[in-house]
Amino acid sequence: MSVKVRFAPSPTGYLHIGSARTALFNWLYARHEGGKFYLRIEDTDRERSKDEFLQEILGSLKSLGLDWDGDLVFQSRRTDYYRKMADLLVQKDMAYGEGGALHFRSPKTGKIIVQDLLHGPIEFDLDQHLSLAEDLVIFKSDGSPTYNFAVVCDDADMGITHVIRGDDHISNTPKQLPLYEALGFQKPIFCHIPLILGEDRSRMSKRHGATAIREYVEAGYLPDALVNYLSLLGWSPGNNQEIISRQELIQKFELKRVLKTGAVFNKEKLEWLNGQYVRKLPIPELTDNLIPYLEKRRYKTEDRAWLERLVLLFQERIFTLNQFPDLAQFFFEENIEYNEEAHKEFAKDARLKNAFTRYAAMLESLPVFDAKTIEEKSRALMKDLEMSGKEFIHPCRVAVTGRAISPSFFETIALLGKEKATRRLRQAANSIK
RNA sequence: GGCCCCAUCGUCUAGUGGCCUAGGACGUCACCCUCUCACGGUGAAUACAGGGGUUCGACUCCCCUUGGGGCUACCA
Repeated sequence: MSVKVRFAPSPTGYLHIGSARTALFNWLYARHEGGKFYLRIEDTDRERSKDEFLQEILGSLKSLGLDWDGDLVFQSRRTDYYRKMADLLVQKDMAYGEGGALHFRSPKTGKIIVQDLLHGPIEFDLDQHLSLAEDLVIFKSDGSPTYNFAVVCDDADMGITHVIRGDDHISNTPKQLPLYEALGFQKPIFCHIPLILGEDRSRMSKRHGATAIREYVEAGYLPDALVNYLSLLGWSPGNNQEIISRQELIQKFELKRVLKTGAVFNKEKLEWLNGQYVRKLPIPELTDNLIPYLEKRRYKTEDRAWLERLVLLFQERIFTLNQFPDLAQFFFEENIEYNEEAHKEFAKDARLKNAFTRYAAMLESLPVFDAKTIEEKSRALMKDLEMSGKEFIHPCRVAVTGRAISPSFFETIALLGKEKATRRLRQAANSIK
């Protein structure tokens, strides 16, 4: 029998890191096994379910590249089916109505054993577990089914073979098991995977920082890097490999290798990993990815050849895409502001006033304006001025970029262009008293 | 409180009784490369929670303690 798994978000919020990882493990398992990955929308809470949340969840899933099979299943549209199942229970006197709600006659004594793929058998003793022995509400008084009831009905009806969900659902399972029995459904294989934790080891939530997948995508984390990182939270291929392509992930993913311990989400490592992916991207593709971030700042992007050269200059300096506009700001904006600390380097140096002036004139006279030529001529000028590389380059960098940090200086001058470079040098010269 | 789950460097992890004086990665620190930053390279520091067993031999198996987490809804 082929594998069928599902991811079942409730549209009461955005898709967060934890749910995304659950979705990913389901997806990886399905793709690895050549099975099906379904999406079921658990929108039985009419108050809190919102279409905007659904759209964001679907959007996030798509942006991660987690494609699903078949149509979406909406629990809100399946009330008739749940009703039918509930009636069945009432007929068998396994459920009864009370105050407008329907209760299931939960077993009162004995043990319920959850067979879990990762944890093995987990025993629940009803004699000790007071809340488990209470009759489970299966239909609310507003006419909608409760979570535990709908889940069982749907998983059975959809032919789900493996229920892969968060550890926080372990305690729901003994409530659901008797329902399978009562309805004569075949039980799926349960696999409870560990939660993703914040720095303080409590379940990851908003107070731990950004938790929405959308926020990471918008910040310029690459989908493949995100997927790669998430896959390493609670799972590993076992050979110390950290950078794993999507195809390899599908090939190597095994449910049995999933760990039982909660994993702390570490943004630094995600950033590093994203940097690795940025570095591997072909320049044209990286450029395409970067353009939206530039457009957001209204920076000019039409000179493709120039832009690609610029991107190449920054490829090894950015970890996330949104860092690019800030780092490359002085290439796009006409006027620069001096970084205060960096400006002190030349603010009162008369020798530099002369150096800047002569440098501007020299650059202006260059017939060819490429990095190689610029470097040759610049070094000659340094010699003439009796200045060392550092003495000359550092102040010039500040004069031309406003900052103490930039990509390779001569490349920077070349890409900045003759006009911007000379104008800024003269401006700097003039600012020196 | 009750029930349940979990336990290797700060973090993610390798490890399924001897290969472990515990390996990799992020981060940290030092050095190299160097026009700054970054990349890259080299190296260092840092972990089997504690106590009992089992065994010729435990990071690996069992028990207890401790610690952390989750669940305890007519939310999902």
